[in-house]
Amino acid sequence: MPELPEVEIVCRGLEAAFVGHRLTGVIRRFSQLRWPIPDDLESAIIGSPSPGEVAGILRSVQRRSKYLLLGFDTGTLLIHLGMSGTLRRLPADTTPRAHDHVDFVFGDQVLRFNDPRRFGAVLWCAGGAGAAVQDSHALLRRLGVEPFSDAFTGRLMYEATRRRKLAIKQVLLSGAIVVGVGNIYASESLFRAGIRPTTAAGRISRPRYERLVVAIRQTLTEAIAAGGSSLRDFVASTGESGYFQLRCFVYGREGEPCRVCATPVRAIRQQQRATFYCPSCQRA
DNA sequence: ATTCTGACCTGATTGC
DNA sequence: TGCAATCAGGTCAGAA
Repeated sequence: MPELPEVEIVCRGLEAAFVGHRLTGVIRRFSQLRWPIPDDLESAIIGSPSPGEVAGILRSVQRRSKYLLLGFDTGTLLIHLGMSGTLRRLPADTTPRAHDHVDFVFGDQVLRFNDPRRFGAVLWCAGGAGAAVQDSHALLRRLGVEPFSDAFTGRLMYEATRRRKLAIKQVLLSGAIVVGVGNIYASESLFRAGIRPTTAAGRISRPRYERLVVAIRQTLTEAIAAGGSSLRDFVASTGESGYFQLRCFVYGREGEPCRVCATPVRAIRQQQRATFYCPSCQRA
């Protein structure tokens, strides 16, 4: 399952493979994901073209947080991969396998959504293209800033967390201030910034937030460069396995020596999620 | 308003 | 070997 770097890689893959291509059909095999996949998605996307008009061209692919936004003339297809979702590009006659819930057919190619755990989502947002969706859709409206945007600054983190008692790790995961920092990269970023994950967000100084912002951007950038993935079953939209494990400083390394100071890495749980840190490098 | 808990699911791994 | 418990990269809805 994908964190932001994986979704970013998928986004780029989709753009390269499908933008400018014409969607010719939608095959929905199973609709019970986090929310039901809408009925008649196919006619919603293709619309009712006048004779001779070419309809269903994919115009754009964007990412907002971990949502993929596929722009058509008629509206925006919103895809979230949840914990276990994958998108693959396959020849249209490829026999579907378990958990292949929906196909987006583009002529002789198909974009196939597979999601065993079904935490993912496929939704349709009619009308307003591009930016309008981001302001109007309930799922996107209240998201924090993008980590690579100019709006993501130490000052923002500092001001948004005054009087907050929640642990910084949980603030990062919540996505209310900045999006796209998932469970692995939250631990990794906090390590790089030398901040203990349990520290109350409101007690962290502005200079330390400046460091954290740099650390988050570095961590995500490196993960994207590494091919984006840390997950076992991630498959890029081109079809080849995107499996690539970014070398983690702390995540998944309980008891192993810190790569900086050799102190054993510690594992704890915060709101039922695993957190890893170095008790020596991250003292507060 | 903020924080916490439960819920949604399958599949891989761990432990008895 | 078999079976149950635990855990997994997300995030929403509703309760405290």
